[in-house]
Order: sequence, then C-alpha cells, then structure tokens
Amino acid sequence: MSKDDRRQALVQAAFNEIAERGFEGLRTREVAAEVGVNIATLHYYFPTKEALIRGVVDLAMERFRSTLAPAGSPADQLRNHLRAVRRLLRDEPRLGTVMAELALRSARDPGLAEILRETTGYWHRTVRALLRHAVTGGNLGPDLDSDDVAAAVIAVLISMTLPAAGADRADQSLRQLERWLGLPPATD
Amino acid sequence: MSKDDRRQALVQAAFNEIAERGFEGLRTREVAAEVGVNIATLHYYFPTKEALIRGVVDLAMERFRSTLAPAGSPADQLRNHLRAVRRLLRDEPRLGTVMAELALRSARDPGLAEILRETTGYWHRTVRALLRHAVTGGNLGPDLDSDDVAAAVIAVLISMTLPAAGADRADQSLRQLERWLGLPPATD
Amino acid sequence: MSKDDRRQALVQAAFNEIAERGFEGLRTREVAAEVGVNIATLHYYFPTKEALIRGVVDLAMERFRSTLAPAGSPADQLRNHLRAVRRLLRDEPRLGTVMAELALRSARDPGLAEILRETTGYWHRTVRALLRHAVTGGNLGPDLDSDDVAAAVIAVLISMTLPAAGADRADQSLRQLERWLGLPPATD
Amino acid sequence: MSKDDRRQALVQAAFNEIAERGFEGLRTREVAAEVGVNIATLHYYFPTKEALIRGVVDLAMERFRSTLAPAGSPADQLRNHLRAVRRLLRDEPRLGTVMAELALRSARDPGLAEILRETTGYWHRTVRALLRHAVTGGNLGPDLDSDDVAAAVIAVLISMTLPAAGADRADQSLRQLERWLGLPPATD
DNA sequence: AATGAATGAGAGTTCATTCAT
DNA sequence: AATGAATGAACTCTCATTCAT
Repeated sequence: MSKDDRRQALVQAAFNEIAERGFEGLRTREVAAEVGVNIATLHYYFPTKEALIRGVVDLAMERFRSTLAPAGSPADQLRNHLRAVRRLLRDEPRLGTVMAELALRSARDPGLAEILRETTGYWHRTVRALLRHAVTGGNLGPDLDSDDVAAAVIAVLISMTLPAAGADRADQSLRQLERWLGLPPATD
Repeated sequence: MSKDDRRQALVQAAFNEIAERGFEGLRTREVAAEVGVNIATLHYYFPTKEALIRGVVDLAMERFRSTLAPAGSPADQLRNHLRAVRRLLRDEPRLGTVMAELALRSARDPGLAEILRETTGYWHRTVRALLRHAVTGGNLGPDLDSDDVAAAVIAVLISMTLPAAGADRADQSLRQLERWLGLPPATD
Repeated sequence: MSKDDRRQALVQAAFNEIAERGFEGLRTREVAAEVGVNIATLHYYFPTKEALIRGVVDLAMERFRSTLAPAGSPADQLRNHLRAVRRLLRDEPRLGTVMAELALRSARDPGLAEILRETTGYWHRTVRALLRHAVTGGNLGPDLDSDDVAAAVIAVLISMTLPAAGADRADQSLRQLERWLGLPPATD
Repeated sequence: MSKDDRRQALVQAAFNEIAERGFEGLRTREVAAEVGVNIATLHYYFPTKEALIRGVVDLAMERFRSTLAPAGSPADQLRNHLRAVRRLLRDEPRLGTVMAELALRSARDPGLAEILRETTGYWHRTVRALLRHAVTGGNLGPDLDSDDVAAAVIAVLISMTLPAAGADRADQSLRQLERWLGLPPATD
C-alpha cells in the first residue's frame, strides 16, 4: 500500500468516525484501528489529531465541490444541480453529517471558517450562474436571477445535512423549491 | 440562591459551553467553574454529565417552543413567525448553535432524536396552520397551504442555525422566502 | 427513637454493610440510607467513619463475648462451648464475616489489634478453663489440659469465619475436633 | 524489562499493597508508583483494576499450590506438608494475608469463589491422600484417614492466615495437631 | 436533633502524543 | 515505514466531611 493510499485510508476512516460519532466521539486510536495500523503509525502520517482533521476537511470539500460542476445542457443545469445535491446527500448521508459537523466547528476554528466561506461563496456564485443561464434560456422568470434566490436555494439544500427534519421533510422542501423555481418536480 | 436557581444556572452554563465549544469541548469542570461551584456540587444536582445535557435539551426546547406561539392578528401571524424565528436566532445565536449540535447528536441518541422529532413535528403543524389561516384570510394563494411549503419554510429557517452561510445569506434566503410566500419583505 | 437507639441502628447498619461488602465497600452514605437518616445525621452521632467502625467493633466483640459465657453443667461446658460457637456462626454468618474483616484490618490498626488480642486472650483462657474442668471431672484425658489444645480448638473455630472452606468443611473439622477431645460428635 | 516481567512486577506490587492495606486500601496509582511507572502504563497492561486483581489471584493461587506438592518419602509427606505450609505462612506472611483477603472477597465475587473452591478442593484431596499414605505405611492409625481429619488439618492451617491468634498461637495449634496425628512435633 | 447543600481530595480511566527500536 | 511501550494531562465521578439553618 502506497504512502498516499495509506494517508487516504486514514482520512477516510476519520471521516467515517466523525460521521458516526461526531467530533465529540472522534478517537485517533479508533481511526488507526479501523485502518488496521498502530496508533503511532497514524502519527507518522499526521503529526497531530488536528492535521488528520484537516485531511478530513479536504476530503469533504473535494467530494462536495465535485458535485457542483454544472452538468447537462444549460437549460437543465439548474434542475440537475438540485437533483445532484439531493442525490449526493441521500446516497452518502455521511457527507452531509460531516459537513454539518464542520460547519459547527468552524465557529471555533478560523481556518476552517475561511475554507467553508470560500466553498459557500463558490457555491453561491455557481447557483447564481445557473439561475442566470436559466433566465437567459427562457426557463425562468427574470426576477429569479438574484442573490436572494441563490441564498434560498442553498439554504434549503444545507438544511438537508441536519437530520432534524428527516428524509421526508427534505424531499418535501426540495419539491416546493422546484415549484417556486418553476421546475417540474423531481420524481426519482 | 434557591435549589432551582442553581440547577438553572448550571444548565445555562452548560448551554453556553456547548454553544461555544460544542459537545466536543463540553467539560463538567468548566461548567461548574462558570457557575462558581465545585465540581462535586454539579454532581449533587446532576448525577451524570448526560443528565446535565438532558437539562440543556429541555432548556433549548423550551426556549424554542416559546417562540412558536402565534402572535398578532391571524393575517400577520405567518410573517410574524418568520420574523420571530429570525430575530431569535439573530439575538440569541447560541440557541441556534446548540440546536444544531443537538440535531447532530440525535443521530447517536435515540431519546434525543425522539424529542427533536416531536418538536419538529409540532413546528411543522404550527407552520401549516399559519399557512392555512393566511390562505383563508386571502393573504396567500391557495396552493401555498401544503406540507411541502411548510417543509420549505422550516428548511430555510433551520439552515440559519448553521454558521456556514453567514448572517447575510440568512437574510437573503429569508427575504426570498417571504417573496415566494407573497409577504412584504421584512425590513427590521 | 432515643438517641441511643439511633446510635445502635447506625452501628447495626454499618455492621451489615461490612458483612455484605467488606470494609472495601463500606460507604457512610449507604449506612445512613439504610437507617433512613441524612448523612449529616450520621456524622452527628459519629464524627468520623472511623468512630462508626469503632462502634461496629464494640458490637461484634460484645456479641461474640456473650457466647463465651460457660453454660450447662461443668461436665458439658466444653462441648456446649463448641456447639454454641458453631451455632452462632451458622445462624449469624455475618458475625463471622465481620470478625474476619476485623482480624485482617487489625494488621493496620494497632488499637483494633489490641482489642482483638484481649478478646482472643480471654477466649483462650476460657477454653483452657473448660479443658481443666473436663479433665478434673474425668471427662477428658489429663494431657488435653494445655495451651496447645486450647489453641487448636480456637484455630478450628476461627477457620469457620472464612468462607473458603464451606459449611460442610466446617462441620467436618468440628466433628473431628470433638473426636480428638473425646466428646461425642454433635448431631444437630 | 520484558513485557512479562513488567506485568509480573505490577501484579507483585498489587499483591504487596493488598497485603499491607487490604482491598480497602488498594490504589492503582500506588501500585504503579511502587513499580515506578505511570498510572497510564498500568492500564496499558491491565485495562481495569479488576483485571489487575485477577492477576493477583493467579499469583497467590500459584504460590500456594506450589507448596502443596508432596515432598519427601511417603512416610514423611504428611508431616512435611504441615511444616511446609507453616513455613510458607511464616516466611511469607503476606501470602496468608492476601489469601484471607481473597477468601473474604469471594463472598461478593462468584468467579473468585469458584477459584477458591477449586483450590480448596484440591488441597483437601491432597491432604486426604497424604493421610491415606501415612495410614498405609503404618505411621497413622486407620481412623485418621477420613474427610473429617483432612478438614480439621486444613482448618488449623487456614486459621493461620488470620492474624487474630498471633504467631505463638499458630505454633501451638499446629503442635497439637501433630500430636493428634501421632507425628512428632515440629521443632524448627 | 437533624438536614440540604456544598466541597477538597482523590479515585479509576482515557487519550493524544512521544520515543526507542 | 512501522510499532510496542510509555506517559502527562485531563476526564467524569465518588466520598467523607463540614456548615448554615
């Protein structure tokens, strides 16, 4: 197993632990055990627990950002984006959980806060661009190309990372969002 | 200081600690110190850390539920509710943080999950009732009285408990929500 | 309840706790709870845990010493003594347990060691006197009136306070002792 | 120092602590300090205090059982056994104390009770066999080959683990036991 | 005579981190 | 590159004791 593979395995294990036990329950020994290596080996790859967490942040950000890439014909990109995010959070609920954990932690971690701010900003600009394309293409009313709409879209998607509402609520709110955007509701 | 006051002081201190350091950083000694009592005194009031956390759950739920009570004339109740929640989370950002922490923790704590499920259910029914009143009163189009709309409203409000978006984004998304609901945007 | 009765109730409760959990598990709060009084009340009667233990020592010694008093006709006193001790330990196994606990503790408690030394000495002299009477009365061979025999008798009886051997072993050893002493074996 | 040596050192230190302070006064930190390691190191070898105590049980049982092995010509084995046990308890009084502590604890610890029951049973059978050999060899009257005699022998020896009687009493009772068994009294 | 409230000291246990090998 | 062994610091929780009432 290459050095990089092992690094990734450790990060992935830490990711899983955070998803299942929260930062509250994250134990480096558990992470090492999950990968089947000694705790000292973990510290060989990541000098501190914090460094390991940085690795998890990078992993989560990368996974999420790869979903943001516009896909499909311009006319469909907005609807595809909503569906892609919903599918991501449904198929990989751990990612949503970890991102929510990171969001809460960012209040005490300026470096993390900056990273999330950048990602959120990029996401906002992406959604805004999708709105613009949809308006331009005649698929959306012109009043829907605004920061406020982008923020609302993102708000609904972000709320899906918290388990409070439940999966059904997530579907309902997303459906309504699509109605407000004038998109035919998703059915998958 | 009465026994009940001290209990409340301890719960409040734990609440503050969770808001500032997360469950990850909650330390009973810190809670006791914040109230100015010995750690043994804390255990005199709450036999275990978990019991103290239960106290925090009760406090958070009570604070939040007291905001749900409809206020103002029926025609204004929906708009008032949105504003009340936004104001609550703006004036008391700790409550939002704690509730998000609780939401994440509920994935590992069935008892807590049940409590949140109940509160969310109650909230949903409340919003749904407000929508119905608004439709009945002619302030809202009839298609807006649905579980989907209630879920969307709640989703936007819930997203405000996570710091990821930032205060500005919260305002934007709420303003757009009010537009979609046909309510004049809040200005305070 | 008179002051003295309450004192006695506390001592008895402590006695029971020692018998059931050993000094290892003796908790003043548990003692107070067993009597139904506040822990502070216990400290009103016994300023320290050690003082309470002294009370238990007195109680145990008194109970045991009252068994030592010769009973029956001189010819039967030796056999009666053996039977009385055996019956005491069978009917009140807690007393044996507590006395063994005290014996072990005496290694670290000179005051207690002195008390046990006195009691043991008194017991030894008592048994020795019983042996002498039996010899004088012609019920025992003259070689059985000695410190060695008294010590052996007491050794067998003391061993019955430890649960290691089991009740059957206690009966067996006592029966053999009676044989060696030329007493008809006990049958009850 | 090998891993096994350190384990043994910790067990031996715990053994010493129990002998000197009883289970009542057994403190893991003290045990670690006696060996000169950190308290966390102790928990590296023994996850819990109870596991450490199990180690002490094993040590005590092994030490005691190794004394039970018959030694010398068959004609002398019984006398040698008595002398060996007496010498063991005299030279290593801690072993007697620890075994008495274990005996008392066995009342609250079924696992320990089973271990002691086994050891006592084995001891009983051993003594019984020695009695049989002595009778067969003509060194003992035939009536002395019985469970009752074995039980009496063991009772006298067990009583020596309790300090109540004192060393002199132990010698006296053992001497008398040897007389009853028809063995010339020990003189060492 | 009795108690509720409070505490200092210390218990067993955990955990991220280090270091010699 | 990897590990077994070790640790300092800190954690939750306990307990005998005190004190104002």
